[in-house]
Amino acid sequence: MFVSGPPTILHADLDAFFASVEQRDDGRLLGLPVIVGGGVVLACSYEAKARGVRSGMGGRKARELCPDAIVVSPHFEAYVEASREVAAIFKRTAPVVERVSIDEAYLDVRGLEAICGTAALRRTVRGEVGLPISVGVASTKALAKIASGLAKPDGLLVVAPEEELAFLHPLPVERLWGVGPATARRLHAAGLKTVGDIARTGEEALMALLGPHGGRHFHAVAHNRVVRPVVTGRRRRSIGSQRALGMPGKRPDELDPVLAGLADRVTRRMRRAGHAGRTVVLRLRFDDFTRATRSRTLPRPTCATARVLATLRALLADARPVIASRTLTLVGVTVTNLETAFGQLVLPLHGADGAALDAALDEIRDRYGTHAVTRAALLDSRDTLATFLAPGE
DNA sequence: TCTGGGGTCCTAGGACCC
DNA sequence: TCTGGGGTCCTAGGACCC
Repeated sequence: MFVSGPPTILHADLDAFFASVEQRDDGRLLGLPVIVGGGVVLACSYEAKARGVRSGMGGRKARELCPDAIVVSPHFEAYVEASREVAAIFKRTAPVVERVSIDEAYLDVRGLEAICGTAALRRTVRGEVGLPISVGVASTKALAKIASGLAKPDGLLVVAPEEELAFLHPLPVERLWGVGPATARRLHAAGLKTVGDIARTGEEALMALLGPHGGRHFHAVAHNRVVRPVVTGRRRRSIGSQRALGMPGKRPDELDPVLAGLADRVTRRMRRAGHAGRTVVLRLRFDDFTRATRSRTLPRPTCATARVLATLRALLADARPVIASRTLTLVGVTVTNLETAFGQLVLPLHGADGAALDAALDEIRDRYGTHAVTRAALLDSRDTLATFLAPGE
């Protein structure tokens, strides 16, 4: 029989993050309904939430619900900076910190006095960064995340080990991370409304309902048996960029500048981060919100703009039949199968000279699209080369 | 809920290899 | 010549999250 451990995992989540930063930076917004973003609500203050505004909602709908809302455009640099400051506080608080997005993180608080450590954490974030943050503490990540959600806004919820199942089981299935509209529909169709309902269902039946992986996973979650550790520094697996096309939808032959812009943006970011990738994915979305993707895996990783662009053009040609009768509304590119450029690049150069060096130089230019690298720089040292290609952060 | 931009993970079929 | 079972990679699509 499984026995829960002590509450050692803390989930910290900044409240209405973008909107809170805007309110902090412009005192006139305090206490008012604030919407960040124009066409779509990126974030909204609790005053706007009270009126039914939600993030992801269309801007028109949001203004209908809340005509007196103040709409501000996002200031991403400010969000990134605030996120960094908060992360620094996390690192002072706990040895192991897992940042899951710009506004949330898990902390392994084993060995800390969970409750007073947590109170201090929230006070520090408020005092030093000027932002409200909610915290949940439990023995597992899944439960800590639910707890922080229920603690919002600006709250704290610690779930004692002996209360975990009693806390978890009455919740609607939608509270579980990974249960979205489609999974909720399937569960409801089978008469499962609460997490307790899932827990009382056999694993076999759940696997039949949600597939082998989903069934096993949610069965374990419902018994609070998923004990994934807090891990620091996960490496990124893909990097992408997309652009909504203005109405009316563009014809395929008008897309080339868009592809070029995407290839440029994404490869620039890859080079700055020291990444190269082997698989290029072209993403398309149509006016009826259906989607299509085309992908190509290259023999070698690249972050060269020209190579990615050429691949995108070929993929677009592949997709012509799919596009033919429909109206495109969005084009995107994702590069996956990432590797870090750094190690791959430097290794083959070791001890190279003459023809081997020229070959390496060609390879680098081809793979990484860098024209800043010279023969002299290559000869110079590993470190010099690193300055051209090392991760920006 | 009529929709932006950035991601992660899973599934399933086909190709290919042993 | 017919055939099994297993593994890996690639492609396309789907679901979900912030």
